[in-house]
Amino acid sequence: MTVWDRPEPPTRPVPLDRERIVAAAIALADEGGLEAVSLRKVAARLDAGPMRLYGYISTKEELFDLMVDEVHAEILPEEQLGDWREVLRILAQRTRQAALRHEWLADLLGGRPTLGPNGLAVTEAKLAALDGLADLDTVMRAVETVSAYFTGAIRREIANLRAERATGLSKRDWQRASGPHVRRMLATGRFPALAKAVHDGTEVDAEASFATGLDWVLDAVAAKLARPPA
Amino acid sequence: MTVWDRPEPPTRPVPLDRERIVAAAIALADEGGLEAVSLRKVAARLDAGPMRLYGYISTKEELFDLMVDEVHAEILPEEQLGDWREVLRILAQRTRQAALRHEWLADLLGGRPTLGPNGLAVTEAKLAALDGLADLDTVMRAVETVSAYFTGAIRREIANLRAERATGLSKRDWQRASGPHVRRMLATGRFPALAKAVHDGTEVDAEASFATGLDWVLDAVAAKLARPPA
DNA sequence: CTCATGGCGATACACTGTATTTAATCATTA
DNA sequence: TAATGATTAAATACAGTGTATCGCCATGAG
Repeated sequence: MTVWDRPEPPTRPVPLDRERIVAAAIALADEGGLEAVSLRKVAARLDAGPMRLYGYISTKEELFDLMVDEVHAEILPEEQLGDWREVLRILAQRTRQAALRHEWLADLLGGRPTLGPNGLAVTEAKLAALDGLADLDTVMRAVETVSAYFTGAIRREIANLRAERATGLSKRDWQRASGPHVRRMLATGRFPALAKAVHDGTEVDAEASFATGLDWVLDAVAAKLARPPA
Repeated sequence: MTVWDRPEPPTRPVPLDRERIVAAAIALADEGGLEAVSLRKVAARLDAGPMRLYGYISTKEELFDLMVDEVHAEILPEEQLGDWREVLRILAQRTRQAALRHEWLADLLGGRPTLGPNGLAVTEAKLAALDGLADLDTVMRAVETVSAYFTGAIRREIANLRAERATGLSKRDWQRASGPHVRRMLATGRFPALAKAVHDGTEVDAEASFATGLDWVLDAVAAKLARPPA
């Protein structure tokens, strides 16, 4: 028995913490989507048995919550922002950018209340930006309306992106309804307005379209802030 | 061997079709949420083996698509609607009502393009309502902005509803942050605006809040329709 | 050195979506 | 009518999942 034959000393278990677990889960999700995140795989990436994770999280859902909160740390900008409109716009756009980096975020966005420290910090930033500009009800409605918009818009954008990717169609072809199923549907003549839209539609830039819709919603909010409800 | 001992003649397999399968899946989801929908359980409800379903659907995701499209049939109203604003408002509200009847819809909404016949019919109705009121780009932006809003708003409403249900807290208590975790967070003093909002906030009616935000967004759309972009 | 304790890995269970293989039934032809 | 071929359902199988439970082993205290 030479040194080389001697078995390695039993590797002391690497100390774990939520941060490392969440980081591993996010890495997995970035690579293979949410469905690629299994407790076994997360644990394996940390050289641990699956059951070890239960010392730090109590369920897989909880892990998802932690992942979402972690991404909210990326969303919150470091530097101070300007007026309420800039705050809401930047936060919306940073959320979108985060979802483009972590597509799985689109699957989770809006799926449950974000009560982690970073999620709360983002909410705090929004509320603080509007503080005093109107009565609390109006402020809440403003924040929630803008959030609802960008949640929905981001989800749709990612959904379309995946559909294009899956069918291998370019965005232009997709909008032209080259998919056989959609083409057949349009050919029935039951959807004239849609058919016209598909036929005449020009290529749309997802980012610009997101920004435009966001501006509209912000315009609406601005109008209500100026004239709070009776 | 008497008559009673004689085994029942082998029950002819009940003919299946997508409709029955989708109906069974929806029933399961209505009772126990999306996670209660398994191909085995759907099949069992139809007195069939799991593999039989694969003659009618090719994957579970596809079943989900069919379920969403089926609900869109409920969303589309029978009677003719009025002007564009009423069309968009009613469709948004009917989507919300459908999600309250079928909470699992919130999990799927916006998750992938809705290309089934009923989903397309709903889109057609929206586009038709705005047809000719502005250039195609503006019309598309209008439809997508309103859809993004109500998708996000519905998801949040259902998410909050589930959170209340899970914690057993009334909406009021929830908003008062009776949850020990949130209470602790607010006590840190790092979220003053949020703390104030939670403290001063009055009970909100989800339906009214949805309607208000929707009206704001529709106001924004109206402004853009009046003045199409240069 | 001995013993207790607590964390960790291994094992186990019920279940999932789906591929494949086998059995049964039906239609068709001789 | 008998036999054969084609279609359809069922059974089995597989790899994987979240999570409960159990038993071991290393570390700390006495």
